[in-house]
Amino acid sequence: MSSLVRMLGVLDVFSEDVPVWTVDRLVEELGYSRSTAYRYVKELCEAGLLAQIGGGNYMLGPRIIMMDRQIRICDPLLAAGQKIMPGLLDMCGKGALRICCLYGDKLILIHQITNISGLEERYPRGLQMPRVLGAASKLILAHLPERQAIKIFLHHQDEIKSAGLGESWEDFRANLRQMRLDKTSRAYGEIDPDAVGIAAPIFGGDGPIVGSLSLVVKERPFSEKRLDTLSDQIQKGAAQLSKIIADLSNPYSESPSAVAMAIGPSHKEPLRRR
Amino acid sequence: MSSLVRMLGVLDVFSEDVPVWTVDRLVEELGYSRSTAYRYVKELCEAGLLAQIGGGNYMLGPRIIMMDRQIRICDPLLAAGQKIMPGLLDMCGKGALRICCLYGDKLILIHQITNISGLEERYPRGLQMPRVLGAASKLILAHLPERQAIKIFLHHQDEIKSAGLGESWEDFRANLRQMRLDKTSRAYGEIDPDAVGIAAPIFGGDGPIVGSLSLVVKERPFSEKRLDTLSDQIQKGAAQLSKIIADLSNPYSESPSAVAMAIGPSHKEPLRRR
DNA sequence: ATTGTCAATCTCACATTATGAGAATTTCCA
DNA sequence: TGGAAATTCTCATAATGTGAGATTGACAAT
Repeated sequence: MSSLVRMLGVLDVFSEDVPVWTVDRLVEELGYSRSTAYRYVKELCEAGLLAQIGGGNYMLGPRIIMMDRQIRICDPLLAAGQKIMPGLLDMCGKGALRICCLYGDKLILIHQITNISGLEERYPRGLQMPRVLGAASKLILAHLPERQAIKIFLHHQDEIKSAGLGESWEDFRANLRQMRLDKTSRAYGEIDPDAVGIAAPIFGGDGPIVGSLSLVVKERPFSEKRLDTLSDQIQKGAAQLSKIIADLSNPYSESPSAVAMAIGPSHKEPLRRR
Repeated sequence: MSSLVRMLGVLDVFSEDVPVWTVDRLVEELGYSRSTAYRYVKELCEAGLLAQIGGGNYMLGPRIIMMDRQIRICDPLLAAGQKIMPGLLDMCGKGALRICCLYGDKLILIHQITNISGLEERYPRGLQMPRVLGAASKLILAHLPERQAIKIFLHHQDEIKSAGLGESWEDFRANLRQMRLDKTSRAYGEIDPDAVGIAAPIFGGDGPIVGSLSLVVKERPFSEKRLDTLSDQIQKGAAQLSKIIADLSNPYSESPSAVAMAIGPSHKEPLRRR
């Protein structure tokens, strides 16, 4: 293992459950020597990724908060979402409206608004979403290039089966195809037991899916008619978002960074040979 | 320069102005060989600190958003702030209410609420505040242990002079002392030209300052009487916050992490010998 | 299919640099 | 003014990061 990986491994142990570490406990956990652990911590502190609190205690540092700000400021999808989501939610009744975004191979909740108290805290920005469970996840799966879908199928075969997404690759593939045709996906209580999820795809300026807009409905009844109406609204909202970020990446846009950002997370897997 | 520092240097070039980089431009900017740049980028991607977008473009990655979430969830000061700030702002009229927090040697805006449109976007969570300008900054300066105050005086001497905080160390020291006695600080248009800032200190469970609560007033008139009333309210609010996080770190609290977090950012500088 | 281009990884000899035990230093608190 | 805890320093040794160039893979155009 390279020393670079070893150093970044330090960041991994800072979790929600154990957000504060002393160097001694790091040594215990990671098996590094005390010298090395101190060296890593010192360099991570200098980079701002860690910060010292109290005597000998360390936590995640200010650079992380600053970099998240940068990501937020530069994200055209977030900006577009903040513009159109409040109006959309009003039309949908009690629930929550979310944007999830693909970053490399991770699906991250990047924005949520809700009119149900307590939901904001349980699903805040930054939450990693499952890859095969829930309306947003399934929908994104459906719009992935085939190569990536295969990879995920092989990796999450069991979860895919228990989610009823298909027993075989052909099964699975057909289900994905159906979702593409439907333009939206639905999930009945897959994440939140007493809620229904509806999701629609958001595309980058040049075609590939970059994320999804999804609605979580908690207000009964879940009649087919009502869900169809909502699906339609979500789909229109997602199309609006796609259009906004596509316009940013058109040749008339002046900001090269906005262009690149609007293209969105890659649909391309890094090469990997063995 | 160690290779660890060299690798983390990659993160430094991802700025608000240039949030997207290709490996080739990284090579140009940083002077690394192409092999090395690719190796760094690959490892940073595996750690989630970078993510690939489009072909050959990279931006800051999902781990940063996830780690910011962790920081938010674990931060008792943020939680306390979200509880008491809305009510406090209602009593203060038009303006904005902020919590700034010391992380190591950086002063970061960690939460803001406002009833003026457009202010939220200009001053979002994650913004790094100046060390000597504005009510919050000056106030925190005033409550720093003397060693750190000296260090900052030596480092920011010019800014301190032009901010009218003192021509000499004795001058400066006396001004800080006065702010400590006042319990609050004020700034007239130091950051925002047509606003007045009022700040009060937030202390950790065991004494040292961890941050500040500050109010930005944009509604005239700025009469002495009104400002005195507001100062009093801010000071009470800050005291409330100090109490909440002190209670978390008392011996009856069960969560050791909450304890450590509540102690807050260190008042201690890392050792540095030359 | 075929070719050209770009992105990313691989190979390998070489030299730089990370490592860890223990000593030395600094800081903090009583 | 001690004494304990936290942190940095020293240095010989071994490990590993480095970079030029070749290679591979992906993709688009013809």
